[in-house]
Amino acid sequence: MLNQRGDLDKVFHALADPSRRTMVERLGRGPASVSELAKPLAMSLPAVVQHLAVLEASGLVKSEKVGRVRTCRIEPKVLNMAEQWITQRKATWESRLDRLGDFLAETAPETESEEKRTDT
Amino acid sequence: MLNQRGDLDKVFHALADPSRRTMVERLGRGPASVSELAKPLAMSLPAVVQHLAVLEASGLVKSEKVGRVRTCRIEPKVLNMAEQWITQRKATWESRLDRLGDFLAETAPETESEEKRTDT
DNA sequence: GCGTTGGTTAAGCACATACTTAAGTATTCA
DNA sequence: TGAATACTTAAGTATGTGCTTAACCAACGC
Repeated sequence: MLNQRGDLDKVFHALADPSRRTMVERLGRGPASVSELAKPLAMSLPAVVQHLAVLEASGLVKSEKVGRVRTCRIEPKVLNMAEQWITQRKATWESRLDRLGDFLAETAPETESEEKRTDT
Repeated sequence: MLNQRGDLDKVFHALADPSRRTMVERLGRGPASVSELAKPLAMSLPAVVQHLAVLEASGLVKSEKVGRVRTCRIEPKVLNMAEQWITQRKATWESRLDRLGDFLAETAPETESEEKRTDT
């Protein structure tokens, strides 16, 4: 099984850095070596390797070394997990607004724009 | 205009913490005061306020103080932005696999399983 | 007015991040 | 064999994060 909480922590944290997102974007277009990933980034190779480690720890990226080159590829399952969390948030939020709309339509069809419902 | 890069940094970073995700989940079900948000979290109020500050900085949450209670509500636009980034990654990745599949089908119809197709 | 409620500010601490440079280790190629 | 390539490891540093406690302030409620 997959530990939702900790996994989401790692995925969102991995995506919270622009260099790492650049790497993920690059890998979306196909596998790449470490130095290919490094090319567009204005930092040392070791720094890139550290970012890669974060991406691998999150499960977003897998890599394999053949000869002296390490080839990295994206792992979309984890990306789906993050997407699902967001989608679910949106779903509950939207259904709440729907229910609120229904409620307003039912009880007070003339009072249109009432949103300040700190109901509790 | 909205600065994609920095905004995404902030949103993903905001979502990378389980306490903050709990707060967002709660707010998805409707507006809440600071102490309501704090209730399920095993930490001091100031800590919660700091998390709230991160959420507000990301644009995910807005709040307004009336009397002595601050009421927080979710701001779904930013959530959409994060979702879109992920969706776009998935899209390019999938279209790449499609093109790869076409290529393999065209050039070498007998060599089937070249790219483990875990296609979700 | 005076205590209680709801939140805010400030300071401090432990630990994590995001880099750096320097020095390694394997491979590959001429 | 020996230089170049592609990382890898280690160590150091500056800055950021996630909490804490203590003290404070501004509404209510009576």
